[in-house]
Amino acid sequence: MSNDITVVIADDHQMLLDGLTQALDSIPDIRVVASVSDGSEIAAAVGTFQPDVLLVDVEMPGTSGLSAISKIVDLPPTLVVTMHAAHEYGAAAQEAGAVGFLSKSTPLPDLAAAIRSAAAGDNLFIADDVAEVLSQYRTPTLSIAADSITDREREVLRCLVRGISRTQDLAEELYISQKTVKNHLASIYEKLGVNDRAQAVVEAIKLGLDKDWE
Amino acid sequence: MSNDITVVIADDHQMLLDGLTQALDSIPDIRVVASVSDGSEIAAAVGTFQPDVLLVDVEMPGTSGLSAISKIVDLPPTLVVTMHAAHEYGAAAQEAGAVGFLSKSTPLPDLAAAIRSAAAGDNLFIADDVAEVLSQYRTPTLSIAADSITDREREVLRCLVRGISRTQDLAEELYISQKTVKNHLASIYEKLGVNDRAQAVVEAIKLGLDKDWE
DNA sequence: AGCATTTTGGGTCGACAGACCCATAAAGGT
DNA sequence: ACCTTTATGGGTCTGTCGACCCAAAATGCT
Repeated sequence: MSNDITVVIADDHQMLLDGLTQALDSIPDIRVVASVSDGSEIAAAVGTFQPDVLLVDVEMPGTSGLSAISKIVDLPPTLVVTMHAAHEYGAAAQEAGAVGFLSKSTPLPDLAAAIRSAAAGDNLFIADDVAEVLSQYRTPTLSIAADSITDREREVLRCLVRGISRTQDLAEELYISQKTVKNHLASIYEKLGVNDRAQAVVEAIKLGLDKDWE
Repeated sequence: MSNDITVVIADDHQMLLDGLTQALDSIPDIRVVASVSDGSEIAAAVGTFQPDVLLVDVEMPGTSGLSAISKIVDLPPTLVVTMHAAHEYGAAAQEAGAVGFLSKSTPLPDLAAAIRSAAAGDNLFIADDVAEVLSQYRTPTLSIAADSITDREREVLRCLVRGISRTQDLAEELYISQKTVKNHLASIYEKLGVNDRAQAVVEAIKLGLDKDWE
């Protein structure tokens, strides 16, 4: 049936990818035409399949889901999905070109409804959710600027997320002086818009900077 | 068909729950008899349905998935699933009574295979995975002791994970003195086996202590 | 050859965190 | 009535962190 809504799904968790594909395919008017598990494949899948709707997980290995979609030309209506509490990156998602933003705790019927809305050209941000989105307790400067993080800075972040937090331990782990660790941390703080290691951990996990980038 | 392998799934993310239910049900010899989204419902579902296999997410609101299953009497063969890099809590999962441990990045066929093995009475820990499990870079003392975290301590943790890291900000957020914040943090450090806020954030997220527990 | 970026390193200093000692009041269970 | 746990506070002190100033080498690109 050519009237189906075609969808491309991107998520690095194979279970969710398979499961969601199956679940959405079981809905009569929705058809999943491609599912990719790596941020770098999104653009190609969108180009090839020209889906009506794109469904993307924010937390992706490599380039974050957000920066990936922000680079796609002729981006189809896009829904961004997150593991963590909703509205964490509402603003960032919108900025990147998404038309909607959902938590993974959203029930399947609601997801289907969101997909239909997106396919119909609705912007879910300026619909019912607008109040909640605007009530964001903070709209960080962060967002897409996160891939200006250098390799070495990324390594520091990954150590942090592994629980190595003391300057001395980080220095030993990375074979550099404590001073250099502090310098990298200072750069990270500036780029992520945070003030200390604890906040850096939060942002790193939110942006998927802790994942192996293969 | 009464020869099907019956499965109960527990996961707080509705999408994954629905998706996985659908996906597993599409496999001929596997039947999902119940899916619950709250840790407290696991025991009831297991008692009622007596499934051949239990599939549990570690990161669950309320009591963690691990402590929930460790309390179930007549625990069926149980597979523990995690969002984060595999083998993070391998040991803890085993300790809690699980027979296997999978990342959510596991492909669906592999998951199905694991379910069949578990139903057949295999212990996946002492099978092929043993080398990897033993190569854990650290086997933390933490694990199940995490639900000794009190309500107020949990609130402190949730603030931390929201990016509120300074003592003063935490005090204002929680309407208590800075000293009390420090006291709560000290208790948290002891219970989680960590030394500072950054490590506490890491553990909190790993153990799902940042989620709303409704 | 020249410029930008990244990675490495130095120092100083104020502010803060975390470890240690402690106390009091409220709540819950026996 | 007693004890335990929890939540709330105090103080002190050492160590560390983060902000600010800086510079040298390596890398990469044009």
